[in-house]
Amino acid sequence: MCTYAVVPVTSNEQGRNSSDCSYSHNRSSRWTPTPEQIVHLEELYRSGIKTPTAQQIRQVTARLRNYGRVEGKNIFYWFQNRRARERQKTRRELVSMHQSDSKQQQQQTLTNNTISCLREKESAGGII
Amino acid sequence: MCTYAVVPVTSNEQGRNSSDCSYSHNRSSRWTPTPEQIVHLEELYRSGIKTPTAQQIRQVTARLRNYGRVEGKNIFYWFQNRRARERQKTRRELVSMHQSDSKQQQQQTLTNNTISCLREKESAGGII
DNA sequence: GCAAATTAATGATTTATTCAAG
DNA sequence: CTTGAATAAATCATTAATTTGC
Repeated sequence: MCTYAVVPVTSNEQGRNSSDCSYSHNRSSRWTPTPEQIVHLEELYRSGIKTPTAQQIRQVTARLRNYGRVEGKNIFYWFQNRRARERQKTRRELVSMHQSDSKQQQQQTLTNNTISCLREKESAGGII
Repeated sequence: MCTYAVVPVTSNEQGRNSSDCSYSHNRSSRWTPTPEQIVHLEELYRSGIKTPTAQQIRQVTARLRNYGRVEGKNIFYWFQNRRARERQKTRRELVSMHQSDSKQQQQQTLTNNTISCLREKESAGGII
């Protein structure tokens, strides 16, 4: 879709001696996780870490640095995208038809009176 | 004031063939919303209806009946539970926020501010 | 086999929400 | 009513897969 010429929009990669980026060339503008890093992250995610805390992010970052270059924000973004795309996938499965309807919403101002009134009404008449 | 007429459950529920409008088996004692109904309700919620009025409940109920069996009290309870779930989620977020105090460090559960802090820190460190 | 062209994945940003503290 | 804190949804942009013509 995004048909672009490969444009070097890179911001600050010019003068630096690209020394020891173990996995990918550090001229790339974005982090590309190594297979080991991905495996590690997936395992953490599957084992229950969905939204890591700051401390967890630091730990994971330190751990994954053994496999290649990585920073805290990469980990944060990874988990964020992981959650989002899992939800997306789950949701795509159940959305099928979508019928436009009049979403006329009036003044909201729900009052507790209304709620309690409703509940009384419901419970009064609503015993199935 | 709050004259909410309980949606008449009588006519097309009992008179009709029960397998006609069945999503899950009607023998279940409680309502199980269909995916379409959930999508519809979520959209209403997201578009601003958090605590529907009696009239809104009637409208929504009538609308959702196209997708399966549903009653007014189901809609009312759904919105009530939806709000409660949202609050629960926010509370969990607050808890996880408090378990790491070092917000002065780089990564927190990064907000936009924190991200920009990270970016500054990075470029500062990147240029030797 | 091999690159150029195209498509699919996915990292990174921006925008719109939420609840509740002030 | 306004604002703080923190996303999650939506979107943008770049990299990897793959398709295609030679």
